[in-house]
Amino acid sequence: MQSASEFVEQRRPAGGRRSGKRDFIVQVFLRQEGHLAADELVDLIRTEDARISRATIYRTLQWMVEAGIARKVDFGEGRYRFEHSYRHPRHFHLICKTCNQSYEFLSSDIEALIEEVADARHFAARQSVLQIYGTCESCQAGRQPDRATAPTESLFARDALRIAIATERSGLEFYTRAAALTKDARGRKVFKRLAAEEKKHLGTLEARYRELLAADPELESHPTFLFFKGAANGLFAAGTEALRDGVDDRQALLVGIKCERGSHKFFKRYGDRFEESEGKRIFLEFADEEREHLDLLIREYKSLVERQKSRGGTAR
Amino acid sequence: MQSASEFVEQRRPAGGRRSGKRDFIVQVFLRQEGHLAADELVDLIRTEDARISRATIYRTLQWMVEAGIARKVDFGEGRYRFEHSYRHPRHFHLICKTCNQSYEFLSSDIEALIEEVADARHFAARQSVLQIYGTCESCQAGRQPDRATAPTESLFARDALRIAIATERSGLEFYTRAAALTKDARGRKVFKRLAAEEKKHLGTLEARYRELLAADPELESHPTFLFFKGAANGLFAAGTEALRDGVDDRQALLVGIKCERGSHKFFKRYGDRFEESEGKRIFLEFADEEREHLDLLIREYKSLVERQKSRGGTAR
DNA sequence: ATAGATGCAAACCCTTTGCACATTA
DNA sequence: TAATGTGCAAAGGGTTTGCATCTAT
Repeated sequence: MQSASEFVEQRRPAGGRRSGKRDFIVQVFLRQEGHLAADELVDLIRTEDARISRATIYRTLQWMVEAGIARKVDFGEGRYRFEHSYRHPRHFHLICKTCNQSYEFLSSDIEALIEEVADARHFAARQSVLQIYGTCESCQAGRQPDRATAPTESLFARDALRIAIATERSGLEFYTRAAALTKDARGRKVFKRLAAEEKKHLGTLEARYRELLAADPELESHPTFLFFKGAANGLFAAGTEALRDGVDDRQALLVGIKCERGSHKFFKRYGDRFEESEGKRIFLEFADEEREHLDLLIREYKSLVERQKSRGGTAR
Repeated sequence: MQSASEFVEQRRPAGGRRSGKRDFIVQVFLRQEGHLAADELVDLIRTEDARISRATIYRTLQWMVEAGIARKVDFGEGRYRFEHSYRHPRHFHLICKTCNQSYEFLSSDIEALIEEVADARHFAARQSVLQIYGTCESCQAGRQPDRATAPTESLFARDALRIAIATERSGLEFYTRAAALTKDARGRKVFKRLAAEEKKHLGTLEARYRELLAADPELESHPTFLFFKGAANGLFAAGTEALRDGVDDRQALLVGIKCERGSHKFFKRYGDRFEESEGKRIFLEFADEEREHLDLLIREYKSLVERQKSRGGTAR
């Protein structure tokens, strides 16, 4: 697991020279969780000890942004805020206009739609900003604002695991039913095999989830950070519904393909976004497994279509 | 159809008093299409004729924002821009970092997801900002940037009609097939009736679309402004697929219900967002028609479930 | 020795404000 | 005439910059 200073060293641009003050500013900045305004960082530095000029702090913030250590964000307050990117992937914001607190989230579904829109317009998207302004739960209730919880790596992993588990569960149900209802021997075998694999994955995932909770029992109480309806709530479920009155093998394979493709994409996307870490490995590992299923299903689909064709004409 | 000055009069706050300079600024501002920075408006006013102080222009911009005539937008440039809301509903932005042009779009799908996230966090959302930064098509090709086309009311209507037509087409296909395959006499009748209605709507919609194009032949060449996958690409299509191997009446009704609900919501949402206009009426009219279908389907579904129950136990 | 980092204060940009004056209901 | 709107110039905030001074390589 990468440390904060490794993270910085990795991004330190060539040709610059080291400076104690800059290092100190960076270090203080990386210790913070929220979205700091430049001024707040100045104050922090002042309380920590050092006499560092405002200009240097501004210059260092700029330096961090260029190096990819920090991101400049704009909540429409008339000044910029900065958040570091150490174990902290890009995300969207819910911004409470009452307490000025900001809450972070990610939605794979929204990101996918953003991609679609950009593609439709032939626009090369590099970065998206989504901010939802309104009133947070605590402020609506008149309570003290919750202390903002930055999405730590384990929170990120928690949500990914939840999604993975939901996906596997609904995949398992789908393949099990499909296997039971398929008449074709070969198709049945494929579905059985997939059901078995989903079951195995599910076990692994659940074990990891328990581990994660054991390491931090507070973890369950945080609100959802990572949203993904994709395979679990969507296609597998719809597919399973469709199975109630008998199944067409071709259809069932198609449903499987769609779902596996969706979840592969999901895990790949977030795996890639992670900093080097245990979590990243979990994501990519599952992305690979989904890809194997996907390939299997596609092979099987092609073979089925072939066989139907050779059996002559309108096998559908 | 409401004129620009009616639009302003409607929103003029009580208790204020009229002023020629303010009226002039507002008028110039409303003639613009893009996103003006305060400074650009100052220049515009200067070239138009008048000697109006910078302060007054700032004050008038603020006045317009408070009155709901203008919206303040922030593209992270370190200054605000302003766009008027006359026949110009809220929207999202694609912002080209190369030519600094911004392109507008709306996605009902994204808005729905934003709502879901906010609900999940018990966050009372009032306003959402979505900005996609990157490089626009022209800049990628090294061409001159396209002149930005503000989504006029007719562009908005064009896309709404396209979506409506796609929805009706896929609804028509679905209900036609469903009617052909349904064994139950009563169910068949319902599906036939719905198919007939969809066909009728489809005719109306297509006529309106032709009218719109006749009024402005350029209209077809503009890129999509309003995105909605909803019913057309999603549920009806999936439903129709599912029908290939025979149909369960209950299922078919459910698919219909989902789709009609989705498109009702879509038309309602954008109908409400429109300024008072012909377009608004089209939207709301169709929202109502979808709602009638929805009600019909729900009644039918309930009756079917009743009948199945009384026929005893596991009718599924 | 020299490119790069820092400090200080001034400059900058965009926006808001205080106050005297002009206007409108 | 009393409440609003306008102009001017100054102040405000957040941020950047010029320039002399340090300091790492």
